[in-house]
Amino acid sequence: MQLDFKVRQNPALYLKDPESTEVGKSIVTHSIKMIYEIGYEKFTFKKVAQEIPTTEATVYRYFENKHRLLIYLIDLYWSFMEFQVMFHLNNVPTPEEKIKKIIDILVWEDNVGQIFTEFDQKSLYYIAISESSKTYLSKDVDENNKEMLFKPYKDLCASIASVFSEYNPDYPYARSLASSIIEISHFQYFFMHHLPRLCDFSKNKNPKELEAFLESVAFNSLKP
Amino acid sequence: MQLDFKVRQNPALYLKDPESTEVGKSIVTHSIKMIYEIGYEKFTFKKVAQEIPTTEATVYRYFENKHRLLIYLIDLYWSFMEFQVMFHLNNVPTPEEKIKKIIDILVWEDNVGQIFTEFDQKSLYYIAISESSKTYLSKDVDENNKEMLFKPYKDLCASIASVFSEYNPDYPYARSLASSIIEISHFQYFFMHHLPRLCDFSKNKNPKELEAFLESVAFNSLKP
DNA sequence: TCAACAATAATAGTAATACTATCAACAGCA
DNA sequence: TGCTGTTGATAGTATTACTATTATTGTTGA
Repeated sequence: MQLDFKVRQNPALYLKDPESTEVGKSIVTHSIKMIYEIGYEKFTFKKVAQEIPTTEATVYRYFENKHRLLIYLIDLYWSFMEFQVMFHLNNVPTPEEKIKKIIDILVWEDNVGQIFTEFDQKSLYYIAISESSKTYLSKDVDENNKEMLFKPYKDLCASIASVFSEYNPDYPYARSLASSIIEISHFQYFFMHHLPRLCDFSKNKNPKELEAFLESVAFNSLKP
Repeated sequence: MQLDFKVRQNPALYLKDPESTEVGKSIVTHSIKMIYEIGYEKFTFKKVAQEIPTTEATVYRYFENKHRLLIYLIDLYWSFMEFQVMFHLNNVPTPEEKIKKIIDILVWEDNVGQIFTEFDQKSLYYIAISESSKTYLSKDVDENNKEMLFKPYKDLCASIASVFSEYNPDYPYARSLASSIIEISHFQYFFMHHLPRLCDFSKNKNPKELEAFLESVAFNSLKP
């Protein structure tokens, strides 16, 4: 049996639904590939268009600008993450095991995923690490937030926070701890590979060590 | 008595030392003011030049590009933070009190600082929150890192980590915890004001609550 | 079957951005 | 006085981020 992942994205993210046509889907998959390769700053609509190939104007018909496209991709990531959390927490009996599983999902390893997606999951994971904070670290945050563009992130955060509260109902910072664990997982992974002196995992570059750190932060904070 | 803060910045950050001339100093202070107001994305050399007023080419004589200028400003921030940590930890007897003091410094409140700077400290703090991660979240990280452009951040991180190790010499993640505390302090402050559902402090927007969260994460993690 | 119409893509622009290259002024020194 | 070197001003260029217009295709009803 094959599990397919598909999300209904916020229509405010696009001008024309990229899922509705082949070109649209191409724009999404090629953008992921290209931002992964050259980074968000050097990524342009003209370059993806040439890669597909189609025209710049066609890309503009689907997405208002490259920032919206980035939010579209990152929302795809958050939704995919929440899907995975939902899927893997099924039948997990204790909140302790759930938390361990969540952390395992948050930190990428070359594990064979059972879930099929049209996009490359590893590329999207790396994009999320390097570019996700750029979606909200802009002067348009409040405006974007009103349009609910960050809902998938909030939903994932709420899901994780609810497991924290299940583990310890009296813990007062469940949501802050959830967003912190998510963000730490990203930038510690980045530090591990690029700025080793800012972390303690650069000797072995083993994601398992990062997971151990995240578990220690989570469980020590939550301990009643 | 007045305490003046001045740093010797990494010469790789500039083409001509902005501290050496009045125009140079103007570029720095006006850039801080302007990035605070309109954000890094909308900030251009032409705009600062008009504000000062001088010419675009003059700004380019001091800084290679706006990314280097941003690193210059953020390094100023990290150095200033470390200076404050050094200064305020003087004569603090226990590592526990030191950690509390560090967290107090990391989270901004409208406290009157005793240290004089040419730049506006509050603006620089807000820039650090929104823009600091953009200095390293780029495809040039490794190259920039080789040039030691992130040394001030690493130094601050090391200083904080050493206090953690003083508190508990057996704790294996001192540096990761230090960088995590720094980053958490930034984005939780940001969430508090812009994405309230991602944290637990938005009701009162009281920095003291954020400090309490940071203390709980730090001390629970470090507990022997 | 085919004209009318709408939807989509392709072409050709424009304004702003991120730089570069050249030129002019003047300051210090022999 | 004239040489030199540094600073700042002027004027450019390539790229980016978008817009407006034109061409093409596909669909529908007489």
